[in-house]
Order: sequence, then C-alpha cells, then structure tokens
Amino acid sequence: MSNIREVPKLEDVAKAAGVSTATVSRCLNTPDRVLEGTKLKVFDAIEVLGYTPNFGARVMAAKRTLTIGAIIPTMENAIFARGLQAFQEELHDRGYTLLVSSSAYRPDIEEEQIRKLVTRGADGLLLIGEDRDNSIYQYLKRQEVSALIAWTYSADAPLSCVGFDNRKSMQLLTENVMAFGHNRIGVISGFTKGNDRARSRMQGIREALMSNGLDPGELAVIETSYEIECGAKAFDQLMALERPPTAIMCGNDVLAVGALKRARERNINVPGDVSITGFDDIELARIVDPALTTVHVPHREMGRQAACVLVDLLEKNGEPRSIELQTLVQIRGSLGRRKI
Amino acid sequence: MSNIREVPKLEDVAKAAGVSTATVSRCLNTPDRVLEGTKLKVFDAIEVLGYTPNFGARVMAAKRTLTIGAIIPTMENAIFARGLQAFQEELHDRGYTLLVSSSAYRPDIEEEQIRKLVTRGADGLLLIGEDRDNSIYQYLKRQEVSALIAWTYSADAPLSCVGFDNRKSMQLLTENVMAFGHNRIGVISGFTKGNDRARSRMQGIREALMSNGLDPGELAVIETSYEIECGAKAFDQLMALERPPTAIMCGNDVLAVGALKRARERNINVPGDVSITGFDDIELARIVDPALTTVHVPHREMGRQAACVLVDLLEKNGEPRSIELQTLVQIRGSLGRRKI
DNA sequence: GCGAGCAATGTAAGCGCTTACATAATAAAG
DNA sequence: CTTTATTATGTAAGCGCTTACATTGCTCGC
Repeated sequence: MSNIREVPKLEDVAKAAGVSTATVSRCLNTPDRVLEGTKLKVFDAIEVLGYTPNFGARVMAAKRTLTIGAIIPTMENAIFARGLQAFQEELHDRGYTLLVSSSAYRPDIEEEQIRKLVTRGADGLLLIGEDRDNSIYQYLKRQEVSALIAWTYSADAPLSCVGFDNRKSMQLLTENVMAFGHNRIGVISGFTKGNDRARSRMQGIREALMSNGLDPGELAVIETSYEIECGAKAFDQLMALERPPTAIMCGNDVLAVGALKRARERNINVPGDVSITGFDDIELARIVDPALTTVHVPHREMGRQAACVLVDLLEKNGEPRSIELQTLVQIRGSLGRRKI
Repeated sequence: MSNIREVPKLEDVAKAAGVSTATVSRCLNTPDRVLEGTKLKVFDAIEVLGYTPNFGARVMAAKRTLTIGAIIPTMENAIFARGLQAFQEELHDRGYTLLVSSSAYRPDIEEEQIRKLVTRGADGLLLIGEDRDNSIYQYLKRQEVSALIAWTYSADAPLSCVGFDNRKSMQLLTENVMAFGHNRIGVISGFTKGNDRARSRMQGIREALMSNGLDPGELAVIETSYEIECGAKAFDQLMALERPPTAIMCGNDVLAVGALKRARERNINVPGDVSITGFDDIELARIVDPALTTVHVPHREMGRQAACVLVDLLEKNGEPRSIELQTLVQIRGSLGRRKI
C-alpha cells in the first residue's frame, strides 16, 4: 500500500521484519509473549523505518488513550501547582499523559470541562473537591470513566479520595490560635458555595470555638475569592468593625498574604496588633515577613498518590480506594499572643 | 448492530433521524452544508440518544486530535503559570484541549516529552525558548507538527515566536540600575546552558555595562537553578566577596525573592545596603517588602497570543508568524541609590 | 420545457491498529 | 510413539468515524 516515502505503518514494519502485523503489535504491547529473536527483528525494523504507532488507530482499536484529565480551579496561584506537577510526574512514569483544564472555581465551567475531557477520551479524571452536582457523578459512571477526588478526604465521598481532612485541620489550627489567647476571631474565607474545602474549613473553626465555649455566631466572616487583593480588601473590612478581631484566620495562604500585605501598608503590626493565619503552606508562606502560621499540606505527596490510585483504579479495575493524608499546623511569626 | 443498550454511535443517530451517517457527520463538522430541517432531526436524535462522538474514531478518520501540547520547564513556580493559564483559556475558546508536560529545565527530558506528545497525537506544540538540538526541529518538521516558541522573541528562530526580547529588556533594566549610581553589580543567573532566555539576559547586562564604559569581565556572576533557596545561597556568596556588589541583578523574580529573603534574615538592608532586581514581575514581586524592581512581562497576553498564532498556524496552514511583545521596567523599592 | 448547474444527501471505502480465534510447532505426559 | 497441553505466530474481523464520489432533485436561463 504505502509503497512510496510515507509515514510507515505497522504493516510496513511487519513486512520488513518478515512477521505478521499481530506479532509487531504484540512486541509493542505484550512483549513477554514474543520470542526474543522475533522481538529483535521487529525492533530492528522499527528502528530502521522510524516507525511510531498511530495514536488514533491505537485508541480506536484498544479503546483507551493512556491519557488522564485534570480539572483544577486555577493554575495561576501556587495552590494546585505543586500537587499537579507531582501528579504529572508520576503519571509520566506510568506511561500516561496529562490533559489539563481550569474551571476558575465555577461549577458550570467545571462541568463543561469534565464533559469535554471525557469526550476527548480521557481514561481517568482528577477532580478537586467533592462538591458537585450528582448528575456529573452519574455521567462519569455511565461513561465508565474512573475519577478521583483530591484535596478533600471524606469517608462518604461519591468517589475515591486522596486528600486530607479540611475540617479537622482547620479546627486544630483554631485551637492553636485560641491557645495564644485569641477569642475575637475574624475569618476571611473563600466562597463556600460549591466549595466543600472552604466550607469544611469554616466548620472546623466553628467547632473549635464551640468546644471552647465560644459562640460561633459572633464570628466575623467575610467570603471572597481566592486572590491577594481580595484578602487585602477583606482585611480592611474586618479591621473596620466596631470591635476588630485580634486574630484573622484566612481560608488559604493567598488570602492571608493579601491581609498581611494590607496590614503592612497600613502600618498595623502583625502579630503585635493582629495575628494572621493561612492554609496550605505554599512557598509564599515562608517568604512573607512575618512568616505565615498555616496548615501544612503535603502537596507533592498528594499529587503523587493521586496518580497512583487513579492509575490503579483504571488498570486493575480495582475497587475505590481512598487515602487520607495528614496535615501539620505550622506556627510561624504571624501568630502571636494576644495583647492586654 | 448495537441493538441493545450500548453507547450509541453515529450509525444509531443516523438510523434514528432517518438519514445517512454522512449527513450526521456533516451536521457535526460542517453544519452549513446541511438543510435546516435535516439538522433539526439529527440534533434531536443526538439529544435523545445521548450521543457523543467517539474520540479515537474521529482522530483516526480526520487525522487530527484538536489537542495542543505544551512543554514547560516547571509548573511549580509562578513563572509559567499565568501564561499557561491564558494559553489554555484561549485554546479552549477555540475548541482545543491542552496536554501539559514539564521538563524540569532538562533538555533530555524535554526531548522525550516532545516525542511523547507528538506520538500522542498533539496537532501542535508550545515550546519555551528556542535553545534546543536541531534534530528536534527536524523531527517536528518531518512529523508535520506545528510548533511555536514562547517566552523568547528572536527574528531568526527556527519557528514562529510569541515572546519578548530578553536581551533588550535586561539591558534596559541594567541601564536603570546604573542610573541609580551602581557600577559594582553582581548577578544571580539561571543556568545558561540550554537556556537562551538566561543567556540573553546575561548578555543584556554585559552590553549595558560596555556601553557605559564598564568592563563586563569584572561582573560577579553566579549561575544556579531557579529556586528561592538557590537565590538565597547565591546572595550569600556574592556578599562574601572582597568587594561585594552594591546591586544584585537576578535572572528572575524567584531568585530575587530568595536573595531578598536572605538579606532580611541577615539584617542587610535592601536597598540601603544593597539593591536587588528581578525579572518577570510575577505576583510575588509586589508582595515582598521592599517590592521588587523587575521587568514586567505581559504573561497573559503572551499566552493568549501564543494560542492564537499556533491555532492559526495549523488550521490555516499559515506561514510562520511571530509576535514581539513589549516588556516594561518596573522600578520599585528594592532598587535604591548607591550609598556614598 | 429542457439541459446545465448546483445544493443536499447517500454510498461505501478506507483510516492503522488490536485481538479473538485459528494454526503450527514444540514439550510434557502416558 | 501417540495424545494432550502449551507456546509462538498468523489471519482477519472489526473499532466508529470522515470524506471522495455518486446520486438525486431542484432552480434557472433561454
């Protein structure tokens, strides 16, 4: 067929090596079922012809793409970057390629992206958090696409999880904040709608307050989007209250850095006048001055494990398997003893 | 064929709508060649059956995947994040999906990733910088994969570029530094081997020195990898010199932030005792105290334009088209007048 | 009113691989 | 030495689309 100078196909390799197309295919996919001598001939021919398997044909015949999709809220800040990088590295080691989309924290965009990646033939999907319409989970099941939830660990999530307990982590951090004498706490949270991580963290704070006999109803809470400038603005709002908080707990490090920045601009001393805490422990947390008290999340480990679990899931067709990773409260300079 | 409850295929849609498979395919791919009434019937059938085209089959028949690959040095720091995000958004708007890999700044890994993404059927590729083995460019040409270089603009690059002039930008920044009275300058550069951006920036510094009658041979230069800790370490080395520099210019903001951090730890005043500059103007640059003097790079614009050019390239089979974006020197607190 | 020209649709031939099944060759068992 | 199990390889049937080409039914100009 392809007698002239064309991209060589499997058939050409077979002809050159003097074997059948099936044998060439087996050399590529199940090499242990082929005799050593035959393999040698075949790989020689492949080398000589410069053959590369045609992706589309392979996908169509084998019904899998060796591709994994990830949909993350954003690539712009560092929150997901490190985990995603580790995820990609591990996938690569296992022969998979990573398809990436971002949803800008919007459920509608996320859904669109999920459908798109599935249509594009992703064998599996990495999703952030568990909070999404049930119809999406049904869709994934119907399409027989394995999916995994990261950044959240929840025993009764609709899919396997590789993540951590956002509520417990924040609760622990709050206990620490209170141990420094703070009982008038302000909170700068990410939007909780459609974001179980933000919601769990809020709940962690409330539970810590309650178990110390404080009324969570008195908590000053501002919800905003995860941007530095928004953190700064929210800081202003909290400090403008009649009785401003002595400690401000933020939904993540990005918000906390925004608050810290504004405090510096306004010459409000941290932690002298007000303490500030974050969540995630991204690199930024240790660069700002004072360094951020925050919750350390093992991002790389999470990304790596997520890749392992997801690949196992779809290769071994294994049952759901979840992994809960441990976080660690990191006390640094931005948290200080309450004055008076 | 698929009489039972199966994933519906194009043939099923055709049957349900009472048309041929070709017509259904045309409704999907070239809708203007189909009568309005026919289209209605077909889309109805698609809706009812919940049909989604099979990716593999489509790729095989149409010989394109509507997928673009990007290989960036790293996802971990913010340098490429914003541009990549914009790139992805624009691709999405144009119906393409993004495949992402990272090379850890290593040419061998980059080459492997390039081949992998091509094998995976990427229609086009986004590459960072132009500095790579010529055999790779030949490979891309042979495979007929369109590729684009970003983060670098060079008139004689082997491919279309969407980027900026690293040399000129750094030269301009250096002029500014010298205008503040500095003539003993230290440099913390990224590794220049295999990295034309790092090399061009160095060259920009040297040229600025020369055109001001200074000897670039006296420049204290340390090459290191783009990590905060490495910037800190290099700062120590430069300050340990017999005659330490009065200004330290860094290859990017990450290195600069590292240097700044170490200065603070050592109680060395910036810019009082030493000035520090960066490159890129990532968010970080405005968060640190003092804020970084740096070169502003229009990352989002670059990512967006790169997507436009690349898609045009492979859809219109257009000739190479390059875009040079302008940078802007941002003078901020980390650069001060030389003492004495 | 007829043939040219055009628009809408249908027919069917691939696209390049994987894999179930058939076959051949060899080893193990009786 | 035959029978059976086992292993290595070959044969060929799809996988579900796209698209070149064929066909049909119009509209129009003269």
